[in-house]
Amino acid sequence: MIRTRFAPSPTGELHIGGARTALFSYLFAKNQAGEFLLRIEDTDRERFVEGATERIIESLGWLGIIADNAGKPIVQSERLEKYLAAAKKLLSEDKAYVCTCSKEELEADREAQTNAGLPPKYSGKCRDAHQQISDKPYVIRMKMPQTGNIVVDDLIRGRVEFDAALQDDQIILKSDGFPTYHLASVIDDHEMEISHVIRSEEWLSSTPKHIVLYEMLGWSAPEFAHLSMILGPDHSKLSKRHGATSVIDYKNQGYLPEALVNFMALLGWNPKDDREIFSLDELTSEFKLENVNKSGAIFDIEKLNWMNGAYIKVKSQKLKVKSVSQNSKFLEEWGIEELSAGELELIGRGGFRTLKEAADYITSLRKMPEYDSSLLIFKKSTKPQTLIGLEVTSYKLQETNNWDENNLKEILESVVAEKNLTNGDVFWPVRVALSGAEKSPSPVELLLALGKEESIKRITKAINDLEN
RNA sequence: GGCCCGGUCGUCUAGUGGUCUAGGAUACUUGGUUUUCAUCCAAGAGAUCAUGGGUUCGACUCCCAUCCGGGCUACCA
Repeated sequence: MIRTRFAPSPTGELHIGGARTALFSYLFAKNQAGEFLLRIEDTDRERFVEGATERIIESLGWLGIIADNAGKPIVQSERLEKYLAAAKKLLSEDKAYVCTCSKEELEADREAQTNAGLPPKYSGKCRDAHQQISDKPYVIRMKMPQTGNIVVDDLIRGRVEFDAALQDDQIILKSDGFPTYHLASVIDDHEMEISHVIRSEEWLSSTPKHIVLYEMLGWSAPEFAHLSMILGPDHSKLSKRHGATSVIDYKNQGYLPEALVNFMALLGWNPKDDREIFSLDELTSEFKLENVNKSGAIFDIEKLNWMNGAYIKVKSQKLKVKSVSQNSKFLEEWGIEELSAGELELIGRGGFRTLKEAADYITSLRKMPEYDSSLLIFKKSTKPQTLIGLEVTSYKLQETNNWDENNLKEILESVVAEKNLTNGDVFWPVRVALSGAEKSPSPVELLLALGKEESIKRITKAINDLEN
C-alpha cells in the first residue's frame, strides 16, 4: 500500500512551495490508490502559531487536496513520550549520547571553527563521556558512524552519496524535551507506515542522518523523493519578499483553486506531451514521479494569470446554464451574490485574469455610467445620425419580447439597414450608452448582461443627455 | 569555506546518441476578426542546448573540468 504524507509546521499560512509538495505527495499516492496523510510538526515551540494548523488544512481543502486523516491529523506535540522513549532506547544501546554542552559553548566552538576556515561541526566533546541523565540541562545526540558512505537512493535524483565522517552528531532530543525534526519524522513516518517520503530538496542533505536513524531503530527506511524548489523571479527560494506566497493570498486575489493546482503541477511535472490543462482528477490519473524534473522552477505569475483566465472563462460558461442560486458563490467574496446569465456570458468572453477583476467589472457595470455625452458620437458619425440610431434602437428594444443574442443582434443590424446608417452610428453609441466607456464589450453582450429595463433606461438617458 | 543538488527560448518545459538548422506553452511583435477593447484565429521574432575539453563515424543527449545558480552546514523545520 502506497502511503505518503504532508508534514507542515504550523508557523503560518500554507506556502506555495508547501502546497506543491503536498500536491505531488497527494497525486503520487492517489494515482496508486494509496493514502495521503497529514501530520503537524509542531516541535518548535517558539515558531508555533496558534490557529495555523486549521488554516493550513483550510488552504489544502480549498485546493481540493484532502488528506485521508484531515479530520484528525497526527500532531507531534501529542506524541512526546514516543520520541523520548526512542531516544532513551538509543541511549541504552550506545547509539546516542547525552550532551551537556551549553548553547554558548557550541556557539563559541562554531565561531572558532569558522574563523579558522574549518567547516563548523560539533566537537564531539560529550560523545564518549557516557553521561547519565541528571538535573543538568542536556540534549541527546545521535552517534553518527565515523567512516564509510551513506547512500541515498532518491527516486528523483538517483543515487546520492554522503561521506559519513562529514556528518554531524545531530541533536535528536532538545533540552525542552521536544524531539528535533530528524527524530520525530523518522519515528512518525515509520509508525504511520509511510512508504514514500516526498519532500522538498532542502531535506536532501539531512537524509543520511535519517537513514542512519532508521538503521539504529531497526527499521527499514521508506523511499525518498526530493522535489526541486520553487524559485522567485530572482532565482532565489520563493519567499515573502517576492510578494504573494501563501495559498490564501492567491485565493484572496481571485485565483481559482483549479488554476492554481494546475499551474503548480506544471512546475516541475509534465505529461510528456503538449497538454497543459488538467483537473485534479486528471492530474491524479496521469501523475508519475518519473516525469518530475530535477531543476528548480521559477514561479511565473504571467503564466498563472493566463491559466486563471482560461479557468474563469470555462467556469463562467458552465455556470451560465445553472440557476442563479447555484452561481451565487462564484463572486460572493467580492460582494456579488447573484449573476445573471448575461453577466456570466460577459465574464466568459474572456479577458479577466482574476475573479476580482471580473467582479470589479460587474460591480461597475451595474452602476449607471457617468460619461461625457460627446463620447456617444463615433468619430465618423454625427450627432443627428447618432440620435436616430439611439432612438430607433430604443424603440425596437422596447417592442421586442425576445431578449436573446441573435434577436438583439438582428435588431441592431435592422436599425442600420432601415435607416441607412453605418455600424458606427448605431453599435458605437448604443455600446457607450450602456457602458459609458470608450472600450467595453460589444453592445449585444451588454444588452444581455444588463437586461431590458436597465438597457432602455440607459439608452433613454443617453438620448436626453445628447439632446441637452 | 565544506558537503550536496541543478544548468535547453525572458519564463514553464519536450528532447534519454543520428528524425534537432531543437518542438509546445506563456510573455512579446505583427496581421485577420470587431464600432472599440478584450477574446478568438494566423504569422513572426526569440535557445551558438552555461563554457571548455574528451568518448564516438556522429552529442543537447555519455564522461571530466570550469563557471554560474540553489540547498544544507541551528537545542528551525
